Amino acid sequence: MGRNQDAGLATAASAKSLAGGRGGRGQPVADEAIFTRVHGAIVERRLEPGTKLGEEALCEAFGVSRAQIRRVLLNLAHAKLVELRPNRGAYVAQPSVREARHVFEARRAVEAAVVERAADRMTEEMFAALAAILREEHQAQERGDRQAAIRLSGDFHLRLAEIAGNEVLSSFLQELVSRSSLIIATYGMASDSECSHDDHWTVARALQDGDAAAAVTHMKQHLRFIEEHLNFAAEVEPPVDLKTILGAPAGS
Amino acid sequence: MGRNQDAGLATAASAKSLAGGRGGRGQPVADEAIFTRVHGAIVERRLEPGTKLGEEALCEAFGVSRAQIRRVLLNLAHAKLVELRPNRGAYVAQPSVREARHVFEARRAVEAAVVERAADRMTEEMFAALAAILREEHQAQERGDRQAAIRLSGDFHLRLAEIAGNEVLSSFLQELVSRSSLIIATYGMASDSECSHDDHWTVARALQDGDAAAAVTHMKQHLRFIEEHLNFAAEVEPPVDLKTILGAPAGS
DNA sequence: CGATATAGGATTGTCAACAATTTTTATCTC
DNA sequence: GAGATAAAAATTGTTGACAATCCTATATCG
Repeated sequence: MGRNQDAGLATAASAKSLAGGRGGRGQPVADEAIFTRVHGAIVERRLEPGTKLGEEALCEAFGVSRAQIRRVLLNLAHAKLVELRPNRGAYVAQPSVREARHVFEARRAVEAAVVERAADRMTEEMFAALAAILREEHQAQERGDRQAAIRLSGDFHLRLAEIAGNEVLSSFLQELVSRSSLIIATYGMASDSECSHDDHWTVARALQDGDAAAAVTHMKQHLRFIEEHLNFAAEVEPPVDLKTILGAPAGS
Repeated sequence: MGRNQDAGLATAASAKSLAGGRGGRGQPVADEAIFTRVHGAIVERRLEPGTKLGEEALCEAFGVSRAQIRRVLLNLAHAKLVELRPNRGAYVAQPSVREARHVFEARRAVEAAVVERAADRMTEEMFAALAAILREEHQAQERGDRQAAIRLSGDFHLRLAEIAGNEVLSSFLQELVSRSSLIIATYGMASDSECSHDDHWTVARALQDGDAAAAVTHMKQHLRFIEEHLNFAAEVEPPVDLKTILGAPAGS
């Protein structure tokens, strides 16, 4: 298998990237646990877009049956983090430019609503929890821990949705935040979450002041800023399979 | 269980409700086709909330294997139209009051964004297509075809999302519209889509005039009107299983 | 009579072998 | 050597049997 060059993309998933600290061979784990691990690995970018997720490999990594892995892959596909190509396996999704734009536009809509409601419901304790996340995020950035920084940046947004108290919006945002991470992995941004840290504080402060309008504005600006700093020139169009296309003329 | 009274809830799914006109026994159909059929049956309220969807029954209805049915049920659960209770089967979901409120709040957020964008992109042809849907909806209501009226009312909202041109918002709205139908099935509204018909025209006209602000306002009013006319007093709380709860004390 | 325990039947969950497809490797021709 | 052809290996998709769980009906006891 595998030109072993490893130019940095689309290599096969190694068990180590997924199964976590303890070597694979553990007792059977629940679907949810496996989902969370793979989800985490993708969102924290230990698995690059395009990476093949072979069923056998995943079975060994987690020590479970193929049926279970298959279910998890179906769920990941539903979360738009994995693309299932019939008869040829599961791959970490490679969002298109179009998809990326739609995700960020949707985020502006969803997070505007979230922030508006969060402004009303914010209490001292909630703000303290938010601030704690932001401090942790800052520390992670300082010490160069990219994975933690990504996770905490996402946590900030998701916590706002939690404060807003709407589970539907929360679940939408969960999907959008995860997909955003994949988008940023695909379309660059050198120091992605770094630039956003101050924005986060701006939003948080507006919320503390109960200034919903300002919070909404800052959130929208924040999201637009990220989108505008993506490098969409680098779209890796799926190299259309000429053999398949030309092999079946329109007639038959 | 099985009080055969059939007060109108939670009866078992009959094959006829699902397999459509032709008697079940057809050639193997794709997952998507089965999904669409069950989805349609739920949204058009031929399957009441709480109805059990037995695997064997579905297999016979569609003439496919259990594995395939299981996959479809997983997808329906993901769409929040079906609830999977471990070891005891799949049931048409019974949204809680809380869930219902969240769905409508999310709709206001998503559809406000949709309408705003749709106002910019609306062309003559698009408006004509919208108007056609509304006329069909009106006719369906006139002739008392509730199922068609439900479908067309949903189509109006989904078509707006299509016009807005954002696939992410479209998929969110698709979920929300379907869930709304289930919510209305659960919490009443005598003539649900009837009252909304005029609202639809009001929104459409504002969009034709390119008046985004008015369209947003009318859409939000429309959605709030529906929510406020639901009968939340009738919540059928899941009768908590005392045996299970008390049978396992915190210790063991 | 009501409640609890038990056995039987039905339903869901899981696994391993089999079939179908794709990818790789090897071979042959120009 | 480039390209095409065909066998071999590897991977995905499906099926059917088995195990585990739950529901119902019957029997037993207070």
